[in-house]
Amino acid sequence: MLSERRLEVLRAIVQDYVGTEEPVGSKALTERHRLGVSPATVRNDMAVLEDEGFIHQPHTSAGRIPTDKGYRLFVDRLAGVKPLTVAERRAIQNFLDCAVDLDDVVARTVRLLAQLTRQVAVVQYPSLTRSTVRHVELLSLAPARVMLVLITDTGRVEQRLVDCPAPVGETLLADLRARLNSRVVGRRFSDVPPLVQDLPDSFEHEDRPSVAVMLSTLLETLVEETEERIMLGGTANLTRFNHDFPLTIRPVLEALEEQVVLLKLLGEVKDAGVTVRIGHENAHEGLNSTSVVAVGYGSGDEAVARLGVVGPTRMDYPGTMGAVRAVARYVGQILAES
Amino acid sequence: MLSERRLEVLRAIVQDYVGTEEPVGSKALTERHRLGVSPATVRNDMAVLEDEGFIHQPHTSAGRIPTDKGYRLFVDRLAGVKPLTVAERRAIQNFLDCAVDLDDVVARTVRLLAQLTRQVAVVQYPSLTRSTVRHVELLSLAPARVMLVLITDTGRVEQRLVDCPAPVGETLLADLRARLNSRVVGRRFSDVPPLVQDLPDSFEHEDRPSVAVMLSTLLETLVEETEERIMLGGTANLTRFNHDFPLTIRPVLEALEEQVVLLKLLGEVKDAGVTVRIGHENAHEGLNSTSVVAVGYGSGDEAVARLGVVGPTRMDYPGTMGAVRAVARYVGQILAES
DNA sequence: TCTGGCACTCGCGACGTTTGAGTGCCAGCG
DNA sequence: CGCTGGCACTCAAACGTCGCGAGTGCCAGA
Repeated sequence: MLSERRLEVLRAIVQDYVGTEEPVGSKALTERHRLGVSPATVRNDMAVLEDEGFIHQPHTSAGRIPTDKGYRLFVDRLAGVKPLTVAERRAIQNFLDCAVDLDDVVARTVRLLAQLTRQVAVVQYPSLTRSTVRHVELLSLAPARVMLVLITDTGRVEQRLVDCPAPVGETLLADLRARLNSRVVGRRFSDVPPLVQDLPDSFEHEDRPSVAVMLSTLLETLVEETEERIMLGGTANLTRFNHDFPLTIRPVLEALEEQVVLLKLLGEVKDAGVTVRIGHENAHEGLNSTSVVAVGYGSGDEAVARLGVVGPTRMDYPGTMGAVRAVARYVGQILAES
Repeated sequence: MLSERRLEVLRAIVQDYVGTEEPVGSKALTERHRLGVSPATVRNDMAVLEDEGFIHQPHTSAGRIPTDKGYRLFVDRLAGVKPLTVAERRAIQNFLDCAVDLDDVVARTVRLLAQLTRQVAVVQYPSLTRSTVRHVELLSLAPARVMLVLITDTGRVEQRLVDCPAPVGETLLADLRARLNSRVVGRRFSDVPPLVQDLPDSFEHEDRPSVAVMLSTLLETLVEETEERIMLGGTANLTRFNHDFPLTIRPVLEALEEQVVLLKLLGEVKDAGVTVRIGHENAHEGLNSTSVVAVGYGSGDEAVARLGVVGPTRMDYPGTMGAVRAVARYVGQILAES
């Protein structure tokens, strides 16, 4: 459908536009790229590209800018993923190696991504549903009050207060703790419920209500708290573009403040490879003029969470994709180690 | 120094400017406020106020706007704290009562403050230094690997991995756990170090190195992790003012991304009452055109952390102060209950 | 001490002009 | 048939001009 050269012209337009942030004309194109043809020819090609909907001119007598569809073609067929330099890789590793706990890993990852891509970074905490249980702890705080602590293999800790219908002794707690752990440690969250269903039955009649309450709190934590957490950073980078789309900043900021929106955003990420969603491909209205570059990461071969960046559709896709992919790999390594 | 009427004029200027976001002239003032004098008189008063540095005109033949000094006078002597309506109070309570854990409380508080004041909200997690220990837990993950979990009275949980020089058995762990808790539970963090210093001595010689490592990790967590956490929200509200100071948004966003800056900001808050820092009173350059309204909150009579909002110097001080104070009170209540 | 009057200032928006980058089209050439 | 140079055309942005009007400072008089 589109000749090789026309694709080349599109690539040149995208690259120039991303670099200069200004509509690019035929003359400038031939000067900055060795296309081997004259401006007139390029103009013809541009006319075709515009008919096909890949580029668009803001007004007559102005240069062309790529449309969402144009970027899509660019990302899918014209651009690779630009690997990071050795120095950058080393910087990533050094920076992430200093992290002391999960919170720290996530916080550092966000900063890193934001700095590297100069865009807004989004990092999802390792998901609970896909995690496995490392340990369940029961602590007696008061006669009828127990704190339940859940520790995941990814280092995440959730705690809940449980008010029991009757006082629970240390022996009961120790008993329950032991049985619970022997059944659920190493299991995925989703597998836990059936494994503990019959637990109350093996206890003294008088203790069963308390045990049941504790168990249901645990299940609640597993299921309900599947609610994912997300960390955001680099929002100041949005202002780099506000001379271009100043009105657009607010909806973007608003969208980014909604955990739900962010989760949906990352939820649409494919499991393998870097996912790019461009402009209107994003369901949320406020993000119609932004692109999302995201990827899953995990301690093993399977993704336990996602991370990515949000930036204007006019972004350096190869570089951004490279940075996102590289950071995800290192984070995965770090998680696997701890 | 300043006559009663001149103060009244200043108050009127501040109120009008906050309302209209436009420089206010003498005529408009006399029309909107019943000052009982003519515009000419107001002009004279304005001239004096300007000489004293309380107001300032952007350019000749424009109205006046308050200076930082003017806002300061307004806050200190002319404005009270506007209490919230009953409906607002009820909304706060309802919203906060739904919180399930500490993270949730803080997250909800941030959203609440941001919505209520329509500004950027900042909430500090209950401080560790002022907290007391509720429980210390030691979990064996591998023969020579232990997870240390620290639970505070404010519900905050910190965990650390400890690699011991030698394998540690369950008995040892149970022993240490028991002794540790009997000594430190209920103590303030700052009081803990001397209480555990001699603990290794009471263990078998071969176990002492491991015990020492675990203890030092605990102390590290107590001291080093005094590093406070902060949650931010409502940054989209910044854009409400970008037609006024568009260039100023970026430094503000940048400043808000720096945990260190935020901590300093909240660190300067007095222990009692709502603190207001106006414009250049803020040390950080990026925040020179913003005001910070903050207050301490806590479960008892003593503040364990702070919360507040950041907004343009041109803000509704009485209303903001009222909202901040009210939210702090409710959060304190919630914390005391859990 | 306050007031009304008056001349002055100056930012702002409206309007007209110019400029130039960029386009579409066409005739000619390989 | 595809590429090229030439040419007329378009139109946003930049610039200059100008009148409006809100707002001021000052002054004489009550």
